[in-house]
Amino acid sequence: MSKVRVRFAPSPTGGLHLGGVRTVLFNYLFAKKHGGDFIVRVEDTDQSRFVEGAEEYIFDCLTWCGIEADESVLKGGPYAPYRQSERKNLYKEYAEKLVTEGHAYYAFDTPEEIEAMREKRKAEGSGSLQYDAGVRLNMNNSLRLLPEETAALLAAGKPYVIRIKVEANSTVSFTDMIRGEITFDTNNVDDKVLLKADGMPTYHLAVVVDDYLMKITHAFRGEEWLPSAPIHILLWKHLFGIENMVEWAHLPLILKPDGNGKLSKRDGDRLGFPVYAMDWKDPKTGDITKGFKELGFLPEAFLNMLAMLGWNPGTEQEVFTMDELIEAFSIDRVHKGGAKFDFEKAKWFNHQWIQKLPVKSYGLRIKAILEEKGIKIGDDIYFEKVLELLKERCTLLSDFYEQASYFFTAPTQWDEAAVKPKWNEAKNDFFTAFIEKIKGTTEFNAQTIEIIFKELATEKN
RNA sequence: GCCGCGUUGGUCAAGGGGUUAAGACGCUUCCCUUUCACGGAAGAGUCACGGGUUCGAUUCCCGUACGUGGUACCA
Repeated sequence: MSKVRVRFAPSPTGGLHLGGVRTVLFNYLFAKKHGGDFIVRVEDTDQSRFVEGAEEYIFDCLTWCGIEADESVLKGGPYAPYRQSERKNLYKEYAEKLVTEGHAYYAFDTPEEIEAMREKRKAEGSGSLQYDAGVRLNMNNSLRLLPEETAALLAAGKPYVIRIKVEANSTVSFTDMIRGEITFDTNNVDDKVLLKADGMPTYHLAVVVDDYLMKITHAFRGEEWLPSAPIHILLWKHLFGIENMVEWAHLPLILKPDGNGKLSKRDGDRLGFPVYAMDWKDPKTGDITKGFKELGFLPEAFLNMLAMLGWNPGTEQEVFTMDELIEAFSIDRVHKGGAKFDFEKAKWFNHQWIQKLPVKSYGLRIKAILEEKGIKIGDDIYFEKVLELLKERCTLLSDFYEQASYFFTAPTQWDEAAVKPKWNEAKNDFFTAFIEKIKGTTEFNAQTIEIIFKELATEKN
């Protein structure tokens, strides 16, 4: 069997969604589990939806998550370029090959004509409004036109698309790694556009061509792709041979916690939790959408939480390091049904990870949070001691601010002659005693801390 | 509308023809604690419905309901 190669193929259209990160994670776990390669390919074939900075942002998110691609736009690799816009010419060749072999055709219909066709089908009471075998011979395409008519239109520069020709009254089957055998009736599959009028491929053509060319062996994607899977399978069959096709795995969706539907950015805004991995600033509106990172999540916790959404190891273990995840992961334990996202559980994972990791692994981030609020950290040893003491009561990194601020601000605020000298002269000893005294029992608010400070100062004098 | 996929507590879920149907989050109560968190203990809460198959169905089959996705020159 050839080396496992998987790919994550985002479109640079905005923030990186929870579901996207989980797709990355499952790809990555599968690849690493099998000693394979993880590739990141940028699918920027829709120029109208291109968003400045989105591609860079996606890579930043992966870096934060600690997931490194073996081949990517940034890293390069033997199958470069990894950005589809830079591979444009390639797709056209394959599309034309399909036309030559009778599996696709040129279509010159205007959007209005297609709309009219749909209206007509609707009026006729047809259950389907598709551009398919039922109507294609009435449309303005190379199947209906005489060859010389088509040639003339092409020569005249008339805009066209290339559509796949899906045979009627047939079936397409494949085995999904998660769902098993799935069969589609081709009468329900339409003649999807493969090559757009601007010469760019659609997703359908581009994935198949690139997965083949980049020697991808297993393709993970969201369940929303399941209905178009027959198109991809037909394309594999016509272009590269069904025996060379990737193995498909359609991942369950992540749904909103309340009501119904797929989790979206708006739900996060509405319900007060993040949906993106990191803060995303829309370059057009300037709006910032909060991310898990900035909210105070540890990447370990974020990934751990995502891994348990739609997958489980079959044991009672819930807290996993990346290595443990790689070890335990198996595709047949991935759920078929979608899972509602639960922010409370996500926070629980973060709490677990704050306890599990040594404070120095995330101390810098807390330092940044405190300093942003105007608290200067002078003494790193004392700082770590305080964090160690407080960590068990923190769920988000930002909670450290509320918990710790008094430890760094109080003495200067009180301006107590009895306290200040101690603070300045023997800080560490003083705080060792202090920490000993308050261990496990005290709420760290200004008042209680002040009382104990005074007690200690008095005792020592 | 049409097509696909799915359905174990409020949520994530294990399990699977005969079980007291795991565990976690959340919730309630209690303990710890001068208060809050943390921690500990206990508790409430579930196999969508209707037909089969079977000695027996939450588990298998068929329907229904519900959910969800697709139905774009978006991915």
